[in-house]
Amino acid sequence: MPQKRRAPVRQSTAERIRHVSRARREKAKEELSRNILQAAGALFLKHGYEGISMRQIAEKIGYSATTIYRHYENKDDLLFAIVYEGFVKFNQALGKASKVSGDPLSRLKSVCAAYVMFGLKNPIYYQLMFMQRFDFLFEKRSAQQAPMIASFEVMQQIVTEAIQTGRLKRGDPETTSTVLWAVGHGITSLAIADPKRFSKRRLEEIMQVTMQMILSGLVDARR
Amino acid sequence: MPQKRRAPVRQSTAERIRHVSRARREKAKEELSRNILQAAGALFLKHGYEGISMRQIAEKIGYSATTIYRHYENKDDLLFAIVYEGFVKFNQALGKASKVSGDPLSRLKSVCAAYVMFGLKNPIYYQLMFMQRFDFLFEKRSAQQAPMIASFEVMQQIVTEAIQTGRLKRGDPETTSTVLWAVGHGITSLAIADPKRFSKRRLEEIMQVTMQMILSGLVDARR
DNA sequence: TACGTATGAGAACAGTGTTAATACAAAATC
DNA sequence: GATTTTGTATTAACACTGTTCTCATACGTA
Repeated sequence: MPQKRRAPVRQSTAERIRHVSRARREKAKEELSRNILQAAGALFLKHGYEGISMRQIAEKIGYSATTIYRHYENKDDLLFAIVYEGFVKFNQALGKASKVSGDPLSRLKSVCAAYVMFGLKNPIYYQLMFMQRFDFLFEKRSAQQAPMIASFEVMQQIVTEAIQTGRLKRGDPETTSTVLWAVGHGITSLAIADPKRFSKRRLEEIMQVTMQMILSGLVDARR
Repeated sequence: MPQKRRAPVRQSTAERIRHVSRARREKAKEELSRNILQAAGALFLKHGYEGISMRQIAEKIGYSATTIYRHYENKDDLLFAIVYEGFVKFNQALGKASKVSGDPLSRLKSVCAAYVMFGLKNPIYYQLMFMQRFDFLFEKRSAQQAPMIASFEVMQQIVTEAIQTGRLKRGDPETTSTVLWAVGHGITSLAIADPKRFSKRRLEEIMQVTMQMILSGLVDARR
């Protein structure tokens, strides 16, 4: 089968200009996309999704509202992009925490702590991701895999190891992971919902009791 | 000290009419209030808060939208009234579950199960109450005490008993209650967020593992 | 030069929560 | 019984919202 076009060693100046120009325009477009995303993110995270209008976002970056629609299908799509960024950060945080040295059990602790920490440091991200718009959790858009899966798999992997090495009781890793996930989510969302009641000191107490519960339960076996 | 006005044995007919008429009108007003609340509740619970407009609510009961404002200050106030109803039902469910016979531990189990059950049977109530509009959780309006407190106190009371009778490890009842509350909330909200993954069968598995974790922990102590 | 295309803006649409002005009936007062 | 006051519901309007249509302008291409 003959090659249709040999790799040209030289391009005409016209070709080069066309190529460069095209690249420049694409770059500009991407930059504007990022600008929109950044402005929208800052505003959403400060005033909430419903509290910000497309016109306000546009004004912040000096464009008309309609321009946003050339980059994002609609307001929901814009939010999804922001939430997706949140998931990337979340995944990074959990991934980093899972790489701590030690046995599976201490790595599990590290991941759980990282989970809660992320929520407390990025409460509005967390709200959008896990509380208000959890419909994004399992949604696939444009060939991106459901964003939450990755983080959950980090957890599940460690749990599997912990079971295999005998540090955790025998059982279905997925079920155990889900339970741990639920505990982390419960504490985090409660702490976000009622920050007054969850001072730093208080939260540490709760985390400690939770860890104790996970490890050896709450029942006093001596009686 | 002389009484300013002696109890009149007889009222004039005019007085009686005035009184009855006033009562009738008040009753009618209350009835309309309830009608609005019911219509709004049904619509919110079906289409979500943002998905329903004041005009749609009004249309459902055959009134103009502005009439609603004579009964509720604004849309948010209307939602609060509905969420408050939700809390009343929630409190009833937990209260009933706490009255089951048995030692504090089995009553604790009963309350936790009732918590999750309520969320699964009334997912949109639960979302409005604990996930989307948790700002209502601790809000006081018009001399009503913060609605969530009551339910939490049911839980805390049982935990206190369980600690006192030695069924639970020694510790601060409030902290322990908070942890248990967080676990219940975590499971419930995850199940609501991803009902596909939480079939009835799956949920039972998770509940069982959770109970085991609460009771005797997840760590295998034999190694 | 002319042509097609990508990028932006303005006007407009249907709808939102909410308020002001207004009609009307019932109750209270004379 | 006539008149004033009060309570209720409606219509019109305001300032917004997300979104689409139409149009202008600049740019790469021929």
